[in-house]
Amino acid sequence: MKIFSQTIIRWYNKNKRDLPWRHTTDPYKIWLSEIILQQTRVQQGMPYYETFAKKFPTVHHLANAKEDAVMKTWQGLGYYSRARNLHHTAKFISKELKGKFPNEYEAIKNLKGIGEYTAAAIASFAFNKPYAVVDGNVFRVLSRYFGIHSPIDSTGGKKEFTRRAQQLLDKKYPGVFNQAIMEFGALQCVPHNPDCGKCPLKKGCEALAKNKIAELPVKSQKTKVSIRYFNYFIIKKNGKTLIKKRTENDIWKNLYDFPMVETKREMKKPPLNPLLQRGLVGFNSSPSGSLGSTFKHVLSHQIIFAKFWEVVGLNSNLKKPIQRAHKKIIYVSDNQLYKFAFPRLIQRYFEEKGA
DNA sequence: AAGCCGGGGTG
DNA sequence: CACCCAGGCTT
Repeated sequence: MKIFSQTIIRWYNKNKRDLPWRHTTDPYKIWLSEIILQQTRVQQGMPYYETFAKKFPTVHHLANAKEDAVMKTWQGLGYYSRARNLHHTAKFISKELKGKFPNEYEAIKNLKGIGEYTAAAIASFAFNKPYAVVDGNVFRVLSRYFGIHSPIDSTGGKKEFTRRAQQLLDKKYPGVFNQAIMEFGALQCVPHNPDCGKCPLKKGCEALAKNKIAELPVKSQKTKVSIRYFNYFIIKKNGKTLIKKRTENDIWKNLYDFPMVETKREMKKPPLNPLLQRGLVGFNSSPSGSLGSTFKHVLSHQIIFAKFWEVVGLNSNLKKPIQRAHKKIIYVSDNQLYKFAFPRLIQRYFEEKGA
């Protein structure tokens, strides 16, 4: 299928965007950009790439940073395991590999946070090795052009698309071809109402001929959304606020929020008893909480109804054993809060409070 | 193989 | 509102 590859590359040379990571062959910078761009639009990831590249110009800078600092820089981008794995792999490359980025596909793919797509991207962009990328753009372009109805979220479907992409790959210029097919999917063969009239591949496009552009690609499973109710407690003492690191395996791992009680239903009054039973802070006379703010926070797979209760009447001394056991519960001065990484929901609370 | 993990843009 | 985005890890 030489026509396909040539047409894609010709289109790319004429229509490509000027993106910062296309000006380098430094595998560190390419890796950085690819992790940031996983499940993330170019426009959303761009400012984060610029910040990371400036703040951590080499893998050693990133490796020597505190994880909290990496998380803070990642704050707001989502899928925070990417940031944790990024930091883990930076330390591995810096210390175990003495800063030398692996240049073989298998070695690249064995790094934490790097799967088939990212390994192929780095191998082809940084080392010009012939591995075809298969991302959301490639699924869409190939499914339409070749009329492939295999579900893209099935194991068999993924293998089929990977095989097709690998066949089409221009083995002399794998990096350019990979960039080209993704850019084509992002700008021309877009998910909704593509302008097929000006498509350079309209002649051989199976989906266009059979009027199936809108049904392709096929996805089999629908994401089911769960509803959760978070009751946050704002506990202050001497101008400091109690915050807590989320270390459990749940959303926002290793980010910070407030002491919290999750309930099955919406609460009209603050569920203070579970908080006190937890023994986080001492019990004074008659603690009470008044409703500060409420938010509906929407994630792709969860809808969180959050209430922020401002608590008074607690003896807000941290109990010693808890304080020692995990330093994840801490009092922080209001003017130091900006140093911690918070999920967007908590940021929204701060914004409403005018902080 | 299925479930989990964010936040924002778009029609 | 539903769907998608330069996906990967865990179970």
